[in-house]
Amino acid sequence: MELRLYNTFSRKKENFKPIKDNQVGLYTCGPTVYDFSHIGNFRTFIFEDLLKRWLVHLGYKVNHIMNITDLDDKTIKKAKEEGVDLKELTDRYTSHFMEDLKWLKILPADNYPRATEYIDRMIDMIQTLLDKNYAYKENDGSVYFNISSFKKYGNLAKLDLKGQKRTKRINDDEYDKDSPQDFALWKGWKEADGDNVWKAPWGKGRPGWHVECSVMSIDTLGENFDIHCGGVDNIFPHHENEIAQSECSTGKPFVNYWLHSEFLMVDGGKMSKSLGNYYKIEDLKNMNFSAESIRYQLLSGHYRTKILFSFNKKHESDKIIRRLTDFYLLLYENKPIKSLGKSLPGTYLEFKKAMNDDLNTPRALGIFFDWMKTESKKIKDNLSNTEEISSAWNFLKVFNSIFDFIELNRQEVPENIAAMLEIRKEARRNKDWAYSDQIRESIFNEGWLVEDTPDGQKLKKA
RNA sequence: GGCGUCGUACCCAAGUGGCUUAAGGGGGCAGUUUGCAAAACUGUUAUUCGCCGGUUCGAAUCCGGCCGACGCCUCCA
Repeated sequence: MELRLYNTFSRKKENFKPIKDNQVGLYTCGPTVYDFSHIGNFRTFIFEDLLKRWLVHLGYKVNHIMNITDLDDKTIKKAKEEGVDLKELTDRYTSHFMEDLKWLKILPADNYPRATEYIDRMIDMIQTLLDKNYAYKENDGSVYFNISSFKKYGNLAKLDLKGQKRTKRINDDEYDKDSPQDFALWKGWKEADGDNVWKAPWGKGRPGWHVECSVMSIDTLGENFDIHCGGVDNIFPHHENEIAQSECSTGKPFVNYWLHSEFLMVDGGKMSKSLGNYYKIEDLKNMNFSAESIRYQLLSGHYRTKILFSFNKKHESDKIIRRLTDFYLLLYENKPIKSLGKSLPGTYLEFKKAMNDDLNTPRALGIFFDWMKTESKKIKDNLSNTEEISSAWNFLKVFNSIFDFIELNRQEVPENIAAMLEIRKEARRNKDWAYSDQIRESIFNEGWLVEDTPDGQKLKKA
């Protein structure tokens, strides 16, 4: 029952074997900080978070690196539009990004290298590629990678570039290159770059986007490391180019497992900034989404299938989160004996099997919910002994360490709501149902749900 | 034009040759409970897996054709 992961490179599920026993080097392509990230971007980050949490659960020590692209065409363009320094712009969106990660309960990476901090090393890599004749200079000071010099070019994306159609983008390419599909390692200075310029032996300019990730990943994880993740749109050209640069400069295989998550869709197609059909985290907060509810929506579909993000599913995810949290409280109230150790119910093995099968979250969730239903009933009917409750508690803890769906921090009840509850309690004692219902309505309008249980009133976030 | 993914109930979504006359969730309907609700619980909601044909003792699962959706082919998670 080993962990199997779908490797984009082989297009197959492969048994996962790290380079060093019990350690995993994980590189995940981070955001370009020229604007807020949208929920489509976060689908990928939540998938990567899930992968990391599962690896940790299996006992691996994970070294997780997520880069911050703070230097590229888009960041420069945006800073210029706003009339601010590049650093001011990228610092601003980096901090927004960090806040969003935290709000979504995505565990922090071990390191967030920024492109601007690695320019010397990028220059070194480009120089190496020039020395080895994998790259060439052009008159404007740019340096390009000659894709015909690397015969494995196209192996990741499974593209045969010779048979490709010349797309509009290639025809519109304004750079002077030997072959239109060669990509820039270094972009010679242009007026639009302003003072975002660095000096290299072959001329002034700035690094191309692809070389940034090659350098940062090699520098932080080594020339050959375990896992590199990103969205499917990064397969080509970004990751293809990374492989070319990295393997040609080091002479070693670059990454052992390439994992890519599919797109998040909205009606009409993929969510993207250029189409304008996207939601920022702030938009979702305004729609009253909780982080847990969003996590459920993004994880209840397998990471390699397209999922449709829709407000219509909010009810479904909200309800699941409530059921899970109720189950958590039920177990908590039944005082599991933690000292009984780490025993887990048999269902855990099925759950583990599903997760080990390329992180099959839909199946794993089905297994868990099925178990939760019967377990919950047993406890309510007092048919469960402390040992069983204890192992149920352990399983729930494991489950939550992977999915983080439970709302542990149910907010403090505001004073005015607490006061209304007291009045309602009195009204109920007097069997003044009309008044009682009226208060319930008022409390609901304040965003809280009152439930009358045998133990009295219970309050939940609506 | 090249490459690739997908099509399972009202919706989301597993299952990829027999354990399945198809998990799980949401919604609907009926019931238990409740002052009424809510929550919870019980029952019910696909003899069928886009369509057509083939292979097989046996197919949602394999093969072929067709239809449809989506993605990539140097902005993109």
